[in-house]
Amino acid sequence: MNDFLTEMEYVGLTSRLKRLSDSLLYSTKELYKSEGLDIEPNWNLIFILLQENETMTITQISETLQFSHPAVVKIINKMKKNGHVETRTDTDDKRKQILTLTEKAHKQLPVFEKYWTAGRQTVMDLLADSPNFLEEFLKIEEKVNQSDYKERTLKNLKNDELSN
Amino acid sequence: MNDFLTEMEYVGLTSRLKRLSDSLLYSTKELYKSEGLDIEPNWNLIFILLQENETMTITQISETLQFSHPAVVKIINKMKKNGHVETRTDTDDKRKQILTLTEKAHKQLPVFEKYWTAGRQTVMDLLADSPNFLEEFLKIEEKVNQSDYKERTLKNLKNDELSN
DNA sequence: TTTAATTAAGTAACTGGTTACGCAAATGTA
DNA sequence: TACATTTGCGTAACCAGTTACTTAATTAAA
Repeated sequence: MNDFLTEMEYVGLTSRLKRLSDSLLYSTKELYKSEGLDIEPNWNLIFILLQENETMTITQISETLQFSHPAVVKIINKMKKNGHVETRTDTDDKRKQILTLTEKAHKQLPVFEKYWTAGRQTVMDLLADSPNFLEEFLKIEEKVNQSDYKERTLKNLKNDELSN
Repeated sequence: MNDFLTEMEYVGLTSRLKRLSDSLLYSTKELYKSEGLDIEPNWNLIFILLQENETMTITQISETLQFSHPAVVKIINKMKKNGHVETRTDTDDKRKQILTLTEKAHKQLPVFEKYWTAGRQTVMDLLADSPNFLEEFLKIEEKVNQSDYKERTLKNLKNDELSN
């Protein structure tokens, strides 16, 4: 392959993460488009959540997915426009938007699920020769959650200065 | 931690890749901003390439990094505006833009390098408990390069249909 | 030698995220 | 009970990528 970013080892990793993440994202969009499916990447997560929980709010979803709430607002707006989600204002707390799947969504679910199952299989195939990947990826996430890139790097900088 | 995407295993992985990639990206931007450095994430890669190669074109860089060429155009335009890169048109082939680091860039490099070294150390720390990560991540990249998400998923779909 | 095909790079429009900000509703407190 | 604080969510502006298209220059082919 002879990939420059790979040769850079630790220095190239963050760009490679983005490169792979983007590649999967765009490939997924293309798949749905080419198959004429009226859905987007990530919507499967919302579908799953709203099946499991019947009703949820924007904030609940954003906390569950650990996305920012504006990100969830955008996804939900698109899903509303496509008629897969409907909202009503909570009568007890009028700030809250209660989200539910529509009739149409439930009707189309079996078709979508065929694609999501095949996609899940794809990820399994991609990980087949990387038996430790999920476990080790989780460790990285946990470390970043505990202290992020900026914090760690500033600390490293300070240590470097002290040792000079 | 109890993260929904983690619980979803294979289904949540692509979103987790994006989440981590974004987290690193924004944290890096914040670091540079808070330290008053006039650089952005990824510029280190351009600096390294232009130090190694003296001169390069947009296309050469985009092929080396495996980014789209408009992405490189954008990065280079910013670096030009900041006075770190200058361009001249190739006299032999007037379509080509020859890129070089400026005087200013060379002068500031030692400062930047302090931060990049610390950042590299951060990635090493993050990977410390994940000894197989780089190797297994590479395998995934290679597989995706060989056949992308869409292709693989379509194939899985067809197999699923056959077995019914 | 003219013409067709390819290549380099710039631009436009879009994507799925982010942070920052504002407003209205609910909650806590003096 | 009045007022300050917090919460939910919507919007705006931005960010680093992408694809699709255009134009100009070069190269290949008739």
